[in-house]
Amino acid sequence: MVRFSADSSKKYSLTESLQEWENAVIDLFLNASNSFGLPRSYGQIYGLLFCRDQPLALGDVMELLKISKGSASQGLRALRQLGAVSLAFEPGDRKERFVAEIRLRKLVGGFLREQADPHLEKGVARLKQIETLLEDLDDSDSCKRGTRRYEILSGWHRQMSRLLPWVKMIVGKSDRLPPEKKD
Amino acid sequence: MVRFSADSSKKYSLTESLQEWENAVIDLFLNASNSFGLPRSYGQIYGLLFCRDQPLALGDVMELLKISKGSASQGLRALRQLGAVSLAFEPGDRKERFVAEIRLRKLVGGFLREQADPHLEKGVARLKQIETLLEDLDDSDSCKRGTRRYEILSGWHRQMSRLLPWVKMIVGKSDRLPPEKKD
DNA sequence: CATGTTGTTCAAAAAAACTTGAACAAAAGT
DNA sequence: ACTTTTGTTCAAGTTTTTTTGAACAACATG
Repeated sequence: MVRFSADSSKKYSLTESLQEWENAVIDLFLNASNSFGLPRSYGQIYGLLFCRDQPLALGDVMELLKISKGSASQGLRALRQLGAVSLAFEPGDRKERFVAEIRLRKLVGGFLREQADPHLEKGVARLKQIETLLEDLDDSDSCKRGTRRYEILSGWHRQMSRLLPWVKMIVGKSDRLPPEKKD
Repeated sequence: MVRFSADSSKKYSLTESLQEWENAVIDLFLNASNSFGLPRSYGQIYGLLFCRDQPLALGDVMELLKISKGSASQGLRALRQLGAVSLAFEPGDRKERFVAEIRLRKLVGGFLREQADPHLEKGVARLKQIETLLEDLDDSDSCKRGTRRYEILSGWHRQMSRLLPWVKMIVGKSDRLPPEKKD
């Protein structure tokens, strides 16, 4: 049976419903999410947790956002993997509860680590493959052209590799809202 | 009728077929493309042009990549819009011919201008909307929480705005292409 | 102005991505 | 050992995005 009052000794109705501003924030993240190439639902889930002070459980996420168990479960897993959401241990509670990471530096760092870094590594492999194909080639015209392209791509790869640390660093600066003045 | 030899006074069979290494490069861009959130075909088209020294016309792109007229046309338009591809004027030729932009700085700049900047502008509007929703609110608990979130989001927005110029700048550094050409 | 060539548009088809929900697993309470 | 609660998995269904191709517009040429 459902036993609301019995076990909710500390948390009363986190699961009421959403404020208007919360919906707007969730919608903001929904949009941001798929313009980062992530599923809409990830954005919604992150947005919801971002709005809340108290950790929410999978069931709360399902109910408040009206999404399925599967989406909620997968979304929370992926967000945790990205470092955008983490577990909040609450002793004496069987449910896992989640909170949003709100430090931009961490969010960006996680995103780069999970999305950008793997692509750069794949890039190395692909470049090697191209190099190999060029070696099996004597034809001077095509080979020269190919070699030039290979060099350009290598240069790009190098530059992108150098860029990422800077991004992390620049975003990391002043994660606290500093007494910054005009722009 | 088809008049190959008649009008191809200078370009004979650009439309032969693809080298193995060219396929590998095209495939590389295909993958990169949709991990940037762009359609696969854009990547293929860019990749093909990237491989070639001579400008290609829409028909060449269609034949070499075996994609439809529609895809080729739309892809080329979008890539031009992004600054990743440009028209090569060849006097005395009715066909439009295209070449790939290979300066990383330009590519990144175009991408940021067309993709990132619009999102940041939308962000401003969304933040304003949230601010408005919060103003219509007296409830001290929810209002305080919302205001806190609004401030965090504003801070993020400011930081992202500051990041973009740096990215352009860092990628611009040493866009060295070995023995390419002057620019 | 009829014809051939080049390029655009857009509705419909195909493909890819995302979500759902029911079956399953794990672990706690009875 | 059985039941309940919580969470995961994944095949099937849904939605969104991308591609196709045929109809159309533009324009040079004879």
